[in-house]
Amino acid sequence: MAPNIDELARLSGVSRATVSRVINGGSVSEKTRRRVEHMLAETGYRPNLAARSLASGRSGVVGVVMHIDPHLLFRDAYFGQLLQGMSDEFVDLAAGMMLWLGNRSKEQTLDNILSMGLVDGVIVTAHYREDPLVDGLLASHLPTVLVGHRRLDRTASYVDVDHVHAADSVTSHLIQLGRTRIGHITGMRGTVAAEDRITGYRRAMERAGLPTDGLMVDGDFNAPSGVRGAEVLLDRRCDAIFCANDATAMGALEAVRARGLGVPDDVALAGFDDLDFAARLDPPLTTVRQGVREQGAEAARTLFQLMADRDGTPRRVILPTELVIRQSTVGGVTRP
Amino acid sequence: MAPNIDELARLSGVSRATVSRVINGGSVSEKTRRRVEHMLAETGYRPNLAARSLASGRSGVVGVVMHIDPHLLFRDAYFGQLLQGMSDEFVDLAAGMMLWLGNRSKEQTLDNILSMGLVDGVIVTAHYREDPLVDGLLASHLPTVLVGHRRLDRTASYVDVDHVHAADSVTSHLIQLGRTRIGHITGMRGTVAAEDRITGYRRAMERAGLPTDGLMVDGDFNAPSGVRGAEVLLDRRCDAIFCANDATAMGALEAVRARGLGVPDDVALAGFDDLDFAARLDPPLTTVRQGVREQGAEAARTLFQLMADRDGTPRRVILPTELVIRQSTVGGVTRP
DNA sequence: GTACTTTTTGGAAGCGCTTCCATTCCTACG
DNA sequence: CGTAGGAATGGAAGCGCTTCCAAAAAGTAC
Repeated sequence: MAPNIDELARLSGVSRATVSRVINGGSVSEKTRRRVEHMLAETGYRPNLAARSLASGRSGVVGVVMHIDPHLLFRDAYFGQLLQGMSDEFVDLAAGMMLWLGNRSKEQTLDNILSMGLVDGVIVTAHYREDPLVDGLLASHLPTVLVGHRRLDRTASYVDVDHVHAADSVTSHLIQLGRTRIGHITGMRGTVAAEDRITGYRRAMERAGLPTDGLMVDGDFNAPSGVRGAEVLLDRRCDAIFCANDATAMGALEAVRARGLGVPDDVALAGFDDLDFAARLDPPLTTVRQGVREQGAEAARTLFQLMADRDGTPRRVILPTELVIRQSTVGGVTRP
Repeated sequence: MAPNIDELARLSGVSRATVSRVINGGSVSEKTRRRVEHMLAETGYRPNLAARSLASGRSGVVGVVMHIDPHLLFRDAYFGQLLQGMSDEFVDLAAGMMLWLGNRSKEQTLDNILSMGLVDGVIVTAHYREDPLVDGLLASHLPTVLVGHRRLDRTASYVDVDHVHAADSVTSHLIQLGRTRIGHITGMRGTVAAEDRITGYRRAMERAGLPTDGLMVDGDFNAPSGVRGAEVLLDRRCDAIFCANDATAMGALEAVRARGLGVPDDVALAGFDDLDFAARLDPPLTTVRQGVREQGAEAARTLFQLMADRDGTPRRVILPTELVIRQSTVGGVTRP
């Protein structure tokens, strides 16, 4: 059905090698190139990926690895946005995108990716401080870009934001509002994002001479942990809560309301991510905008730079964040 | 670095053909099989995907196509959940999963998928009534399963829910509450889900002898369209609004509140999907639960049935939905 | 033990492409 | 006009695997 390269060579009156050169940008005379390209268009010929990959060792296919507990993945739009940002860029750069989610063990996933030998490079989410999958990918010959990074990834290529700084700024915002008992519901402990945001929170609190004892509750980046965390913090008479992400803040909001307390009058609330729904909560949520889709796109671009220049120095990109102040901290309209 | 099949044949003292048979389940004596399998485990050998795909014409890789306007994709968790459901099943069945999102034209995507010739089968979201991508996939030799279906897909394999029935039941619920001016904010017109839900809404209304004139506003499955739609419907003094999905309902809720009206006292609100956040709105949202993740998993299973039995009859699966009644329609606690 | 069938095995072709190497074709210069 | 040197081209090997076919081995029945 689909024509192969020999068929095309025959039709163009050249050898198979020449057709291959035209396709892959080898040196071909202008006249021949035109003739072959015309035939290429005519027949709609597309090289067979498997054959090309086998012969050349590269496929044009890139891999995306989001090895996240199914319980945390795709509960909100975060990972979808990330994926979409990557896809936006890959469309012009790659022949295709393979996706691995966290359905098996990290070791199995790693083995699967490497042994299959199909992808030319990978983007992997690196959230946990210990991660054999990330370690294995970095140790392999495969060009790898991390979304997020650990301390030990200083020599790897990655795209991330400055969680410490961002958390500091949102905490400082709460402090400036005159709140003094500011609690924090953390993200999943063990992840860099969670730990770094804790660091930022602590730093801001200490700088202001405010206590944090008993004001930190462990969460897991999900709404239910926000509910539970807020219940604890409300018992401890917090007047503000910084939640590790928007989903957690959504849960916290629910808990605050359940006690008949007002936001922000009784308790100010802040999140992290600025996903779509943050602005639609009641009241709209103060949060930190990290352009998730842009992070994905940047990771894709970085991967292709790396693939083009394999011995180049690692690329490290820290994208900016922005404190978005809404009514969950600065009041404004409260409901009747 | 990675051993190849010849190396393995040498180590096991058999021919390359025999190793291949062991791997692919050909007929091999028990003794030989054991010996080779031992060596397989020993070396951690994995066949090269490209070579295998080239030689056999199948790769074990499946494709997932979600060719959706970036504006609609991944705004909420719907598509992520769908993806995850598929991934859950593929993990045991497939060697990998390729993903195409809606970044280029449908024709280009189709061409890309077919010409690459790598995947053994595809799952494609079929939402629009006209869809050259779906048509092209169905016309190809590639085993294809749709998530959703059009009238003309009666001979294709698909997984879907009964939108008409579900919309009818949620509308009937509103009617039973004694509401009489029940509006509907539609989904993206031209999609089967939107049109079928309209049909269900109309059917329930007509059966109850209630008018629908001027009570339908076009939306697009997103929150902003919910805001706009609700504003129109409130002007027309609706006392209930059935929204085409939860995201739309979230927007509608915002608009209702902005007018200082109470939910459900002044306006009852219902959605569709039952994504995580629906239960966390204030008040919690009455909606239709369609197990999105389960739909993805079912599509994956269906695809593999189809691939195993290529000439078999098409498989059509209609999964059940469930009306989930919460306080956005039945009152209960209202806020002070 | 022989003759025959069935199972197991190895040899070899070939999947469609890239790429090395040798050959041919130009062009330019002595 | 002859020839060196570079560009363009074709031939052929080979990427790592599956699978057809034929040969070898192992059963089975007499």
